[in-house]
Amino acid sequence: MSSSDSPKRQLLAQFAALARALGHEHRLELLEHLGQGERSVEALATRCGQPFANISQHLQQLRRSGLVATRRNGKRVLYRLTDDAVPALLAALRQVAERNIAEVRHIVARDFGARDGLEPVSRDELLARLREGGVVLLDVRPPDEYAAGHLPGALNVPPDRLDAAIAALPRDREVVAYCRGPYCVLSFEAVEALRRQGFRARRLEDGFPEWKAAGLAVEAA
Amino acid sequence: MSSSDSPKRQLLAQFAALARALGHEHRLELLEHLGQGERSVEALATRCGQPFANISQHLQQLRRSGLVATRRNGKRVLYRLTDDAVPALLAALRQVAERNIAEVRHIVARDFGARDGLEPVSRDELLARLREGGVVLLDVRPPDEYAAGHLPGALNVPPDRLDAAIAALPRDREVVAYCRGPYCVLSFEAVEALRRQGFRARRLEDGFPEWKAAGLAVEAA
DNA sequence: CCATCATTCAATCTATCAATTGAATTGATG
DNA sequence: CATCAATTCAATTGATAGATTGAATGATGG
Repeated sequence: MSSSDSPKRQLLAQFAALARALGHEHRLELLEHLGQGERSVEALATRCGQPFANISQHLQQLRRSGLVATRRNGKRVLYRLTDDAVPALLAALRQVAERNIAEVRHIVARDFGARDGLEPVSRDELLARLREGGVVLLDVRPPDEYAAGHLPGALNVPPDRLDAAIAALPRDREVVAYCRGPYCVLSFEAVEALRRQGFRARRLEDGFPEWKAAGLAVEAA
Repeated sequence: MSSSDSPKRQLLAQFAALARALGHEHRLELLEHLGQGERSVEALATRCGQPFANISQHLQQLRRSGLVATRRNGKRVLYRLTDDAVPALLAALRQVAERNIAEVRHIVARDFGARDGLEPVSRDELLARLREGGVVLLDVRPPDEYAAGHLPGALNVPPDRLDAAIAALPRDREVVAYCRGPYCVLSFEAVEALRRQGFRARRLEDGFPEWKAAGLAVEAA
């Protein structure tokens, strides 16, 4: 009775299929990496520490679900997100999880608990501070991700070279570090290291993909 | 190497589990119904046309995922959404699906193609028109859903009683119909029926849950 | 305190999905 | 056109999730 009509059922089935495509750790990780920009299968497989064939399958599942698309460039096939609604969907997923799953709150509090302590800088605030000058902006992602796009004027200082780079930083300016996104620990570690060395350091509250998704300027190469 | 740290993995696993909880037709349907307000297991099972035990299991899965919560009222256990971020997540899912899955676009065009033809009224426009007066507002959901909460001043006219009710409607005023949400066909059918009878009729672009989620006034019982 | 009823649990079967392996295909480059 | 590297396909295995049934739970209301 009432409203069990077929087209609605079909739509629900499609939505469910889309949700299932998000329902795997590796695929979420892939989507997070792709949020940074285009990536080859090789790059993704290496980053996830999984065999190529395995990652390839997950990527195809994502493609069948309409979440990612591909293009060929030379020998490589490059995958990208199809749409900036995809990061928004992932953000919605994160928000619901953070607010309603006790275990997630627990993990965030335990491992990202420094969050509040490290006084995250919002995008708007960072923009204002950059206009004023007096801020050193640090991109603490690996060099290839930096090369594929980064915030204007950011210095690339991967975590393993942070100690060496610290010496060269001016001590009279505040340092703002950013990395991949809200759950990437790279910028946490960088800020902690910088503070131990006596710097005034804070972290951008979210990462590069969110900056790009907000339509703000990006510098490449 | 790089950033495969354990807490991030744990979070991704949690997010994936949450996504899987959305990955079933019945559960999405349940969430949609719960978007209207609290419901007993019995009411949900009847609406979905599924055995109680089956629905109960799905509901418990949703509860374990943190998407719904329960309270007891007399003999009934009432389920509700835990958080208004949940409808937002569902909306994000819909948006990605509508924009990127060819089959979804196809279904929407075929079965909800009348959408544009029926000139949907936005919430803001409806608010303005209601203030002016001169609009008859029709809630075409089943009576129990209407009873649990409806737009202020709306008349409840379930689809099966529409033909009888049409006679009583004033012909000099425009009629706006609404139902459960963007993919509920009830209001489409109502508007078509009204137009066949010579009424000026349009539909609210989304449904009751969205109205409520927007924090607008709701009338109960 | 007991009978009743809505809901949940437990156990089973079936179907579907993920990971793995090795082979096949594709396209670029000499 | 041949070769090589990158990617994809295909087939197998093991694991996991959904539906169904019948019984158990636990709160209510007399």
